[in-house]
Amino acid sequence: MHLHLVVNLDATASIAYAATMSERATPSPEAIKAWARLMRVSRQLVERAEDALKDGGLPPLAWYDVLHELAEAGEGGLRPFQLIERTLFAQYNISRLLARLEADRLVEKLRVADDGRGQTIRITGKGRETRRRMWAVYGRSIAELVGARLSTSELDALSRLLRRLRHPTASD
Amino acid sequence: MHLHLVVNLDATASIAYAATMSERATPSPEAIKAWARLMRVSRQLVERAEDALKDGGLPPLAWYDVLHELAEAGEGGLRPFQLIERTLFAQYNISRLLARLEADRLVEKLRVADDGRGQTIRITGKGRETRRRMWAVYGRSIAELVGARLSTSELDALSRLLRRLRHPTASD
DNA sequence: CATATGTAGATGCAATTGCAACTATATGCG
DNA sequence: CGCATATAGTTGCAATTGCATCTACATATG
Repeated sequence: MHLHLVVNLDATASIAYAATMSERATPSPEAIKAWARLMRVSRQLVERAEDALKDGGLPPLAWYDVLHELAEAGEGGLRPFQLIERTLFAQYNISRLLARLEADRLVEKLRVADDGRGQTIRITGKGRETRRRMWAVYGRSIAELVGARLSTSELDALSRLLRRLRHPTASD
Repeated sequence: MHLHLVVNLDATASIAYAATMSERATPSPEAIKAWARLMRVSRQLVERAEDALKDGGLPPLAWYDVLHELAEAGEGGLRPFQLIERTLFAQYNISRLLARLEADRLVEKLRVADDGRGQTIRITGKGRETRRRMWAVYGRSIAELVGARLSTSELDALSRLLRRLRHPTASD
């Protein structure tokens, strides 16, 4: 992954910070720093994980996300719109990603009885196998990049803080 | 922004976690959760910020990052490779982004005397103005999305945790 | 039933990204 | 100097993304 939208501190912002948060448009220096770190770190980590998969001759992270959801869903499969809710991919992105996954026989599309517009996506055996191989690499990346750098309680603290930044979606 | 590589918990990972971190490839449940949150939240936030810029008829975040670095650099400008170090963009991405910025007269390319291969990029007046207008929107996004959701000390705590996940680069 | 509106998903096209190769200048070294 | 290698930056081409639109089916309402 080589798209990096990295942000940096705005020099002027730290000069005069006085008013309370709710009344101002300019963020506090602390907010800017946290934002900048979040942007930079998340991109570095994604890139590292993507590189690891690439080095292993495996598909990109996006494929893992979809295969993971479908594996969890089991034989019943999921509707594309449910994948959109869970993964936050854009609609057209899911549409095309599923087409690629189907072309690789990692998923199959099934007509759904009670809604003529829809389809159900089900992971195949090959898809499960691919997901397993991806997890071997991806999981190692997570262990190295995050698990090895913070203690369990620090990881919990980080999760709690990030949770507060989350925006509600249909799935979580 | 509509590319979302969202990760989710691996169901099997939480079943039997016993060995110590250093010996295993499978990450702890806490590491997986922190990773998943980081991926999900960072993408949501980027998307929100990008949407805000789009709604304001402004260029994407990537432009801000480059304009910001160039504005900080002042009249001396920066070499493209310095921008790469600071922003973490891929080399070919910077090359083309600068071409677009130059086409919009937001930056100018200057031949550099002591290295015939290189060039120096300098922000123009129009570039500074565009950066200012972008910051009005972008800064508000940061204030709303991050500044308004965590206290100053929580923001500091978040920054410190994220710092530990950072990977060394030429610039930081 | 007929029309209007909403939802599920696909797709044409332009822009961007990623990869790999390429040009051009610089530097190290015999 | 002359060649090998490294660095700075660009570019052709394929793949992916984003936008806008489009088709098809579903649901609501008179």
